[in-house]
Amino acid sequence: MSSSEEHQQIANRRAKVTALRDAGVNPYPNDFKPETRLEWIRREFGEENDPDRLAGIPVQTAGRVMLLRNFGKLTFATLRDATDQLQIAVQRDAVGAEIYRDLFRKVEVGDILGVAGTLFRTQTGELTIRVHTFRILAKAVRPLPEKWHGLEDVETRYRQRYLDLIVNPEVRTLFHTRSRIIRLIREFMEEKGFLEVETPMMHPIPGGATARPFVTHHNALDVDLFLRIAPELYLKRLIVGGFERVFEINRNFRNEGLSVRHNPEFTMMEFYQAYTDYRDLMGLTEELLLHLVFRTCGQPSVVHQGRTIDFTPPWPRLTLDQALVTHGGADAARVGDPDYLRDYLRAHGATPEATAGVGELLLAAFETVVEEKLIQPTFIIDYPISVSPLSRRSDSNPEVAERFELFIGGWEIANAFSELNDPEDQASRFQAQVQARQAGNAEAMHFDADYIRALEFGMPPTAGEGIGIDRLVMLLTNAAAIREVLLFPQLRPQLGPVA
RNA sequence: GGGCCGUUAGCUCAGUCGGUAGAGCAACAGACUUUUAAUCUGUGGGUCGUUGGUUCGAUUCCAACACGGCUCACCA
Repeated sequence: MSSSEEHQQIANRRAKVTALRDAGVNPYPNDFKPETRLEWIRREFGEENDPDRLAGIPVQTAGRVMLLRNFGKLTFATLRDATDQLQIAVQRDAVGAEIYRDLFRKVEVGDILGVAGTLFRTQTGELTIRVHTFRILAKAVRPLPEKWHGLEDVETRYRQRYLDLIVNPEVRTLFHTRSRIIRLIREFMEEKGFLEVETPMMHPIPGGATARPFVTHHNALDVDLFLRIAPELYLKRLIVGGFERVFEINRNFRNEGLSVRHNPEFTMMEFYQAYTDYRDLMGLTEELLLHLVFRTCGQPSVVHQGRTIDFTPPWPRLTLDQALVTHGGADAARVGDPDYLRDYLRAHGATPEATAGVGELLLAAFETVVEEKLIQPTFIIDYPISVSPLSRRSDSNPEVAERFELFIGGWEIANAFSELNDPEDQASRFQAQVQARQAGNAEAMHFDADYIRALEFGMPPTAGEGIGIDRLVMLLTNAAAIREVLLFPQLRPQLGPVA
């Protein structure tokens, strides 16, 4: 882009950069070292009122200029770093008339500035750095969005997240909270004796979930690889290997639609614990989420989108059938009848799949009618085997899996089950998936022969769970869209030159 | 992918029942040594998302397209 085409404000700022260079001043030096952060200055001296003591405190710090208030021979500015913001005062007579006129006039809102000076309080009592010397550390050649309203345009906020972070403090806070939630989960899991592991993101056979994968290609091996849709089968290989308690917090990739609750890459925690079953995991899940809510909100409940959600355990545990009857008004005597379920689905505006069996119909009815009504934390248990190809059969009912899903705020937050460790049963379940795949179900699983071989060496009885971290963060930060809790949510790439 | 809505100055937004546009902040010139959304005076800045159509004339009406938002479908 030539300078004649650039916008006036950018051209003005570029001219200042050129002027600095012509005067022998590097607009992008890297030899200035801040010695304190702004938070420390405020913490140490925020209550200090003795002017002589403050004047004796030398500080050297740096940050971005967020506001400038110029009074001719005196300029106030608001400086912000990662920790806090603080006012600085630059007086002509303190820095020297020439410096003030030739150099400080080049400082604009958005620039990164290093300052050294002492502290004082203004007439209104605000703690302020009296600048003795300053360095421009990085000239900004683009103007920041407006200081009152910040940046509102959601597309720009997501595409240029750096701008969103500079001007919208609540966005910075949200991502601090997200980081804290994930840290708390790690600490919790480690205290429970779980080992954090990393398993492949590129899978020769996509597995561990029913979803369409992304495909990529490895040139040297000349093989197609799939971005993982779930780490499940690898984590269970580690249980076979003897780790007994493992967890992984990482990305999954699913080649499906985007929505307020779906991003093609999203963060899951999966964990597997030997010698437990799905009932044990319900207790663990209650304990973990209550802990997170307490530590982030200071109480056992959160307000999400105007609704109060109470995490105090125990949470209701309903079978899929019961949920459909209690929350969906279905006829208790007929929820096992496929014809009834088809009618029920049609009555609620859904089109039942022609090939769907009882299990699929039951699940579809639940997802269509009940799911969005489960605002308070609720465990739904006893899923049909046909929709649970990796779950252990219930000993009392071989058509039902030892499985639960956790719903909060109308969203699925977690999915867990007692793991199927019978290699023969697992092989026949894979076969059923392969047949569904051949019948046209693009989301059905592949046959993973190495996974069967691993089970043939013996996997201890184990239960495993996946928790959707992004949705959990949404609940705890009152976010309405998953894009708000992802630093760089997926958008359609912009065509053409960058403006 | 379908439906609905949106796109005007760097930012936040008005507006034109069709006669090529305004405000605040930001910018530029100037005044000002205690402001904190500083204030005051003056000035400049727009292919009104893109491309077509209708029209004497389109930023405005119509269509297609692009991007975004909500929503439905699919999924977690």
